[in-house]
Amino acid sequence: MPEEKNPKSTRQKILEAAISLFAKKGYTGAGVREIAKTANVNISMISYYYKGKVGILKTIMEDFFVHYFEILGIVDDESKTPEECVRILVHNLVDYVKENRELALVAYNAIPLEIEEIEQWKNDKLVQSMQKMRKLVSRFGLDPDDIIAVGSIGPALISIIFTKFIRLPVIKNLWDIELDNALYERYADTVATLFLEGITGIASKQKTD
Amino acid sequence: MPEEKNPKSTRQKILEAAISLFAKKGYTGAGVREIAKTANVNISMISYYYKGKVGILKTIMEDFFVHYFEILGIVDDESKTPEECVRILVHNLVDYVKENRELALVAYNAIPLEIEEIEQWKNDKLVQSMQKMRKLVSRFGLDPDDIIAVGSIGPALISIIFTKFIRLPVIKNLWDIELDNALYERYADTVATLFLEGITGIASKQKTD
Amino acid sequence: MPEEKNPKSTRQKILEAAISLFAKKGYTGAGVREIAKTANVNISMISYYYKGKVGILKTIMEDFFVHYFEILGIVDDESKTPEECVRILVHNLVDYVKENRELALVAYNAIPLEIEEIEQWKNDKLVQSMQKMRKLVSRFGLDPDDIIAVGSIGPALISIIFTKFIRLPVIKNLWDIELDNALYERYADTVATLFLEGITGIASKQKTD
Amino acid sequence: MPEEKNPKSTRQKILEAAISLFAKKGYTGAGVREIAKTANVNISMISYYYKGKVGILKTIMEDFFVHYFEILGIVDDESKTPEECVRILVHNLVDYVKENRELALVAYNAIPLEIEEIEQWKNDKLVQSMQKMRKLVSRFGLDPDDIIAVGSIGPALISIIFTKFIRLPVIKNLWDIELDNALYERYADTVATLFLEGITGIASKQKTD
DNA sequence: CATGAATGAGAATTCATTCAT
DNA sequence: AATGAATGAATTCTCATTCAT
Repeated sequence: MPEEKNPKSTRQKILEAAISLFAKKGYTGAGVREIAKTANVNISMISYYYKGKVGILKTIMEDFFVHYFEILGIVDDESKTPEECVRILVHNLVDYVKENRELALVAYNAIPLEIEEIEQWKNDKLVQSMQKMRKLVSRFGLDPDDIIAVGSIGPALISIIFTKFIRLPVIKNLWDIELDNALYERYADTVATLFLEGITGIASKQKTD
Repeated sequence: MPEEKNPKSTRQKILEAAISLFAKKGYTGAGVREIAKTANVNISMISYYYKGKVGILKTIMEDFFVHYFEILGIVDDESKTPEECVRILVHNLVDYVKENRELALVAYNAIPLEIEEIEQWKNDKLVQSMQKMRKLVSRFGLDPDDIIAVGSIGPALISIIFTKFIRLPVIKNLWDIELDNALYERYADTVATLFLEGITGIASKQKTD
Repeated sequence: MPEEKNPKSTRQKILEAAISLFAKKGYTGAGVREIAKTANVNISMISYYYKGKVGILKTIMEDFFVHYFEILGIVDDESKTPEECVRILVHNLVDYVKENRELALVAYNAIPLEIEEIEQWKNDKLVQSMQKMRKLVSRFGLDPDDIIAVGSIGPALISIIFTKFIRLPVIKNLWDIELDNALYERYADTVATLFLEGITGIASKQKTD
Repeated sequence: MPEEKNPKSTRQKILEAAISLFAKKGYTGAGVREIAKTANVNISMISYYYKGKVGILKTIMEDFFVHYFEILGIVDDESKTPEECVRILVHNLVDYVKENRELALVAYNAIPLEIEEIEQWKNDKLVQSMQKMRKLVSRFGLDPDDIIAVGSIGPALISIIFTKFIRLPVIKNLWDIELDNALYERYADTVATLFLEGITGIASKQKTD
């Protein structure tokens, strides 16, 4: 992990501090002064580098969506079976969120928030995301205009993965364990299985209706 | 709901305004002044009735958890098959969240937030919740000490349902439809099926390992 | 101690709570809500009985000054020697403050406060007090127009006694003892001696100048 | 006092305004808005420089206690007779309070107040002070474990001086005079004499008991 | 690039008082 | 007499941002 090449740049220190604090307290709950202090950086630097607090959030969300859509791209890979797509999708998503837990949570949790400056942009991303999901479920033979199936199953997959990481502190607290890579592997497998069996069941049921 | 006669009580007006605003902007994002104004109530009344902003959130979350655990209680009903339990659980949960969408979202979204005053209380609730989930999955023949299965599948079910409602505005925006009761019924069925097929698949896989 | 004859009157409960809280936190530092709560009384009763917060303070100060001037009256008793006057004065004052510690402190400490409603009245009382003191020291042969002597020695006597009681908590804390009547007797004697020896010394010095 | 160049610093302006207002209205009686306005300074600067209202009080009291203990240090000077010590002590204290009347009064009057944030610190200072006083009276041959003597005489000396300055406005009002340095000199002499004659009297009485 | 002071609006809470019942 | 709800101003403190250096 090339975490520290040179003395970490001010810009980067701000971003990391903000991610951590946003994750803990929510976007509105964390203040710029606190961020600056945590980052050990002068408070004005936030405006300087990010043009204000929303600028940081925007940066975080852009970063997130870039990777998110990269991972979602597998859906369009016609050379793979739908099952393969799902397994790869889940594994890559778990990998990404595992490595970028706080950033991902900040972005994911900020989604339902009403923040004027990024509202339109955010909605565009959500529409794109939903379209990918639509495509995914349709590859399982589900009717892409079935809003129940498409609007539920897609988001369900995503939410399962994210909720897991949102609840991580609670789970760790309950079982007092540290999750290693092998466990994450098994977790991704479990989720993929849950989803694949589930979607198959739904598809067969849909046909009988 | 015999909560209100007709000149709606100040206490109630505050609560409703707060739920609505918290749902839109998050707990930290909505201010007491705004709440008081929306409720058409003097700002001091918030402290008077709820001892401060957190007091409202606490009230909301208490209300939520009371109903949530009531619904989760079905898990302990040994006279029903696990499949029946899940179907009832999902239907009741969908019903509840449908009728109390904003309240449920506020409570659900506040869960990962670090809010000192209710941190301990909140953790207790989460532990209780997790234990119910453990019981549920164990009734499907899954090992209750398998943290991957228990810690993932249970929360998954819950998160699927809530995310659906969190994303409702987006979905409505995309498809431009109004969900009626029949659709909610189908939605609950779909989720239950997804989950039941999924868990069965996982259980059978666990045995082969 | 006839502390509770009938259920103590609301009026009285308010007064006692206020005295205690004013003593600890100062007049502005203690709030009416706190007073009402401590007195276990409805908050409106404060306005009802005392026409507001200042009303309580005024009552306290009036009570204090009535007793204070009663005790100071000994100064005018020509049938007693100045020494006797001082010893009686000190004893009576110590007795009074001992039995009404908090009330006396509230009145004494509230003196430099700027509270419009009672400013003039308070000043009148202080002038009266000063004049008594002037008379007292003049009976020891001191020049009553010597503002240094009169303006210093008189207040000194009073301040010695009050400061003692103001510092009581600190002293108790330091020595961890409970003061009984015998100790208060000795204390009064000590102060009287200090003062008498002191004033005699000053008088003889004044003459040599 | 090389504290200020010429465009008086914001920090300093706040402090001076606060001292003046605290002196007039008491700590709780003066508000931060009023202080900021008086200092002609933005209200946020109070938190910025002093971390809140108590921060100002703490600064004031720290300043006070530093000088106070400096002056009290004379007590430990074994090269001087106890009488000399008292005379120097009184003179220096009078000088200090004369030059820093409001600051000294604020600190002195805040001593009996219950202010959570500085309670422990304050108590430490009072214990130190009492120990100095103990040493002082013991040098006059008084038993340092005699709580009446130590706990009364020491504080008495201090209270005499401070009360004088607290009452200054009243005295000026009564006699309509301005006190010059010569008068302050005489005042210090008078207090020292009062105290020395008094303590001698007590000491000789203590022996006969 | 970085600093620290400064701004002014806004945060939540508490204030003493009043009113209808 | 007593209650509890309500008021509106005032409380302290924090907010994100800006600016001159």
